[in-house]
Amino acid sequence: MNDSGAEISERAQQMLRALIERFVVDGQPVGSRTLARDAGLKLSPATIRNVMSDLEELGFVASPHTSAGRVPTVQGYRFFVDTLLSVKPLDQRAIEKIRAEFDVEQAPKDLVESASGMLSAITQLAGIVTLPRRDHPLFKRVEFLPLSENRVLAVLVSGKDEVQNRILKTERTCSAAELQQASNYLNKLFSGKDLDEVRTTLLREMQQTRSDMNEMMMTAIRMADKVLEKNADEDFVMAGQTNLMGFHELCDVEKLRMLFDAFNEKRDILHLLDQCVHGEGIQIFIGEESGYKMLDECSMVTAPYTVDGRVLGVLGVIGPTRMAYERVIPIVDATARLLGAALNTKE
Amino acid sequence: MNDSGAEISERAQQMLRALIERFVVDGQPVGSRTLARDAGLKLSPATIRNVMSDLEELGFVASPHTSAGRVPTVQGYRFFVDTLLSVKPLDQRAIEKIRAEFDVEQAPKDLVESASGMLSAITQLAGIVTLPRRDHPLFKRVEFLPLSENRVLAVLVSGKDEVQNRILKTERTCSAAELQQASNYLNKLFSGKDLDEVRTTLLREMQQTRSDMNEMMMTAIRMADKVLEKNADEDFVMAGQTNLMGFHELCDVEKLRMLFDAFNEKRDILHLLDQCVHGEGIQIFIGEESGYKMLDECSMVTAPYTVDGRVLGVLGVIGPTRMAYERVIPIVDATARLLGAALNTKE
DNA sequence: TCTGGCACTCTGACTGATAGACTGCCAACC
DNA sequence: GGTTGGCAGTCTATCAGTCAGAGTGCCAGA
Repeated sequence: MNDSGAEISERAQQMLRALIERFVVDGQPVGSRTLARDAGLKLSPATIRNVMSDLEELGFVASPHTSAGRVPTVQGYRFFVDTLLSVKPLDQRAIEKIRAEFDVEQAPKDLVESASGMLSAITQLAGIVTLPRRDHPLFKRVEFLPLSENRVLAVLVSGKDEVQNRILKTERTCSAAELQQASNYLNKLFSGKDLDEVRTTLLREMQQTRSDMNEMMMTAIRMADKVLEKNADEDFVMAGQTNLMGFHELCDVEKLRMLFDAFNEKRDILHLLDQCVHGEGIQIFIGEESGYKMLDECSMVTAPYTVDGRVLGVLGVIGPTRMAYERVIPIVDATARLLGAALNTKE
Repeated sequence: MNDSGAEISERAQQMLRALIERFVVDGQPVGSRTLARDAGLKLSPATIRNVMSDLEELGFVASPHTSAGRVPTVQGYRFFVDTLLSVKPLDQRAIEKIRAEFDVEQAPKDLVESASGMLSAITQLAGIVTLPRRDHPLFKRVEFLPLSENRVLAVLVSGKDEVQNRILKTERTCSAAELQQASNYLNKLFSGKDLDEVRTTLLREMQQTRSDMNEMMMTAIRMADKVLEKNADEDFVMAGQTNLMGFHELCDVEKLRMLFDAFNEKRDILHLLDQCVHGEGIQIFIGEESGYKMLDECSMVTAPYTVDGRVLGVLGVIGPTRMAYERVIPIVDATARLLGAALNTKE
């Protein structure tokens, strides 16, 4: 694949842009006459045809059949978003509107849901947001509360005041004082330590000393496991999937089914999103670039969202390849920033 | 609508059954010759035609056009499920298989998800299960734990040891003793009382005495609200929605979109499920009977699930009107029982 | 009451024929 | 040399027409 950016004339680029912009709005192959009208250049259709022929040679456009107009290829879109696109940042009013939707009182999970809902509402595509992940959560404190004869409620506070509950059945009735003692012990020893470390330490200790506290410690370990595991197995939230049904390139029921199955299955999509975490800023997969069959006719525009410069997750939009990238990109970008900011107040 | 059960001959009933059974498998209008072969009666197509004509008169079948076979109407299906259907209970092996899927260790929410997944997997339709609701949850106890200078973790235990957490920011730093005192007070006063009652009592008291404890009490109220609200605004879990894309009567993208939008919107579906709670046992909505346009070509088979004879929720299956009712009904029935049983061990 | 037969109807698939929308190429023009 | 108008060629979409297949309704006879 030769990077033929230099070979392509200014005029040809302008035409490619016009062609894509036109194709994005109505999804029909674009002919030379239409383009002559649209492109803004004062050229006859015949000239346009010559240029289009060059663009086809370069692989930026293709024609479905002899007497249809031209359609942008994946390579065409790629060139478009990489070098032709001028994204104008969202105007302040639009940004404020999004910010207003983020209620800082909301829990992280709700913020994430707001974000995906907003992405889909504004772009009229499908919005997708991964849940924020915290790496290396810290052990803060644990508390054991007696509930009934032999049932104890364990409360584990970790990281940024993330709380986990678990009810455990004990073999004998523990007094409140006993439980207090157990939690005091654990808190004094581990408060502020890395949760993962706490977990292994406890495990080791349990093997050595067969103490009365084993039950409590075991529970603490299990809860720590749960926090850590929740971390590992990431998840995402989607909204507006049905918006995709409006695009006739996706109207085939088989394709739709594959797509929606992938949304439900989550695994493949997560894997794809994972690749976006590492990239800096906006990341775009066009058509087959994703490598997943069900996304062949789709594009994905993503941006990581950060708090304190640490990437907590990714959000973005899934739509047909012919989406209005110049409109979608600033929206995704702004939403990522604002979600990061909203999560920041949670500190 | 005349209940013409008496007017319809034994033979006609048998034919209606054969017609529906045939139509269910391939979705094509059924002609007289096919039926003559299928029905098991030794009759010529001509005779069948006469009977079909009667059935059409009665509104049980209809023909899409002159020279197509007959198709069952909603009324036809209704008669079929009400009087023609002989549901054979699920065999023990199948039941065991379902039971095995329910891990009694799972939380209620996970059990519900297993159930919907199983319903969709076994029937190859969409499975739906409402979350179990507890009515009139009791206040059990509340606990306040200091986290940092002016942050307190509140833990509310209600009903069957349902736990709610909330972090509150206090204006001044509260000592552990102070917090202990507050929770002791509330627990002594309200333990075992109806949560709703606790809530109103607290509200009243707060208006009368402007005490230092207001902040704690306010939090307790808010958490109670959350428990109660979670109760009111029920929710459901679905699985296998994409299975519905396989049926050509639903292949129209517009219809699919309406349907999936309704699944996401939840409100209408919830309203429908609500009607199933009151009915005893299996409840079936066929086609337009539901009263919702997006379900015009769908049927819904539901059963309430109970613990200790109290209805906690509803589960069921959504599929095209031409579903194999005699197969689906026992599955829904058994799953409801088993889910109830699995939840029972949670007591 | 059941059945075979016949006329009739409607669908779906196939076939041309035609209009419309393009392209590609060529010769002329600036 | 770049640009243009014109023209031939090509592909699609659409519409009417035909035909086989499937099914019904009705009638007369068993």
